[in-house]
Amino acid sequence: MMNDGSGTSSDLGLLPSGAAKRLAVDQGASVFLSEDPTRGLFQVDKGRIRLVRHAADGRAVTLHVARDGETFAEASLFAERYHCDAIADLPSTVLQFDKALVLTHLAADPERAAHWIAHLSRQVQALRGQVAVLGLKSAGDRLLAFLRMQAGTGGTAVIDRPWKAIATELGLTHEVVYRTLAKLERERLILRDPDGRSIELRPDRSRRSS
Amino acid sequence: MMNDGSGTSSDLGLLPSGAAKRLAVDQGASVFLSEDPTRGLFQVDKGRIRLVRHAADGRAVTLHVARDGETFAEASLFAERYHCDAIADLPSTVLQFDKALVLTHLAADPERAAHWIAHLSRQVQALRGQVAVLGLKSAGDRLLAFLRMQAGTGGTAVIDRPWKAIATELGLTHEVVYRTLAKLERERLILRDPDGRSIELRPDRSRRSS
DNA sequence: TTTCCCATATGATCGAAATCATATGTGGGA
DNA sequence: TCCCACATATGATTTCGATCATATGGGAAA
Repeated sequence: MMNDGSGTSSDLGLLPSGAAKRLAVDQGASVFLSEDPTRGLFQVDKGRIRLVRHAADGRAVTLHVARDGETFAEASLFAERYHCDAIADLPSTVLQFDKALVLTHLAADPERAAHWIAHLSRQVQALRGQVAVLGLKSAGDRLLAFLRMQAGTGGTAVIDRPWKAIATELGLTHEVVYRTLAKLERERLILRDPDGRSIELRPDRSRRSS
Repeated sequence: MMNDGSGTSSDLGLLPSGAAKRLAVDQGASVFLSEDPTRGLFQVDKGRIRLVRHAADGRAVTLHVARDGETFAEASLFAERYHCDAIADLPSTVLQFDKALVLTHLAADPERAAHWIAHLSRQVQALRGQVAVLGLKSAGDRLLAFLRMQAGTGGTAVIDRPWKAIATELGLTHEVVYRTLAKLERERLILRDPDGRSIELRPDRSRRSS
């Protein structure tokens, strides 16, 4: 297995261990470009890969930003050519899963296919959740929806990354997030642990959501 | 096949034709509830199904709203129990794809599995695009990004549904969409066909996107 | 034909989030 | 040890989208 321990990728089970090729990509360099024949799909090991489409009016549209552990270009398995550029925002390493090899293994190994279907299903679920949160208009609603999702069935949301990153995911600025957290706490809707890494949701009487 | 022609669903190829069960769901009634043993996944034939999770603080969070032709609860194939409620916003009919049957057919038929993987991959792609658009802060940027996606490689975006629906997808009110369209046209960034169903993107000099 | 609903469209006002500024604490690296 | 970078935090001001109001035209239904 080529993985030397420096990466963060989780095993997708898409191919036999070690069959993925590891590529280093300089900042600003491309993993693939639009119209290139599809070579396969990828997983970010470390770094950040931006998927960009060039529109007819000359402007670029970002379709996705893939971070550590995320897969991208999954649909290329079923296309002849890529339909966007994949550019490294940072110096990155990516794992390449060869298209023909993957298709062969998926066809031959139903369990592998099932794992991949499960992986994609979870992606769809998570993305729909994010879209739902972004559909809420007020910062308070978005933050509460996010915290409720984090908390799951329990009453406590654990915060595992900087609020700045969460602010971006919620489509808000970090200033608004800090302010809104303070406001929600003043209103007794949440209770922040002193360490700031866990938040208790308190039953509300009055507000409505979604 | 039970489909009597009244529905709008496209064939998913998940099961042999006719193996899906058609269910009628009254407005406000549930297709399934949280903690129910998973029976399978679903496709909206006609109507609108809302996926809702109940948080610990007693509030409800909408995870997704599935419309005509869309699938939902895909991940239930790999779970013992549902993790949210599926409630009909409108009187609806849905197709139920039995879990055990689907898993059997996916395992036995690699081509079927490949089709399903392709379907999920396209979903992921589309949702990531929507998230990227919702990540833009200004109405103008969102609208232009949307139009560029519609246009693809060509210079003309075809509008196939009411602007009100598009406004919702973009996380904007329809008023802002109409105003922004007018502004973009005044600025010569777009050119609306008189019939209002197609929009030409004009090369810009000055603005940057994404 | 007449009516009604809805998409399209635009104006006025308000409020919430973005922006710009600034401060503190903390952890890591030189 | 001393910085420096960054997360956290809050204040002041501005801007832009939400909201409410109103108008018109077209298509479906009565």
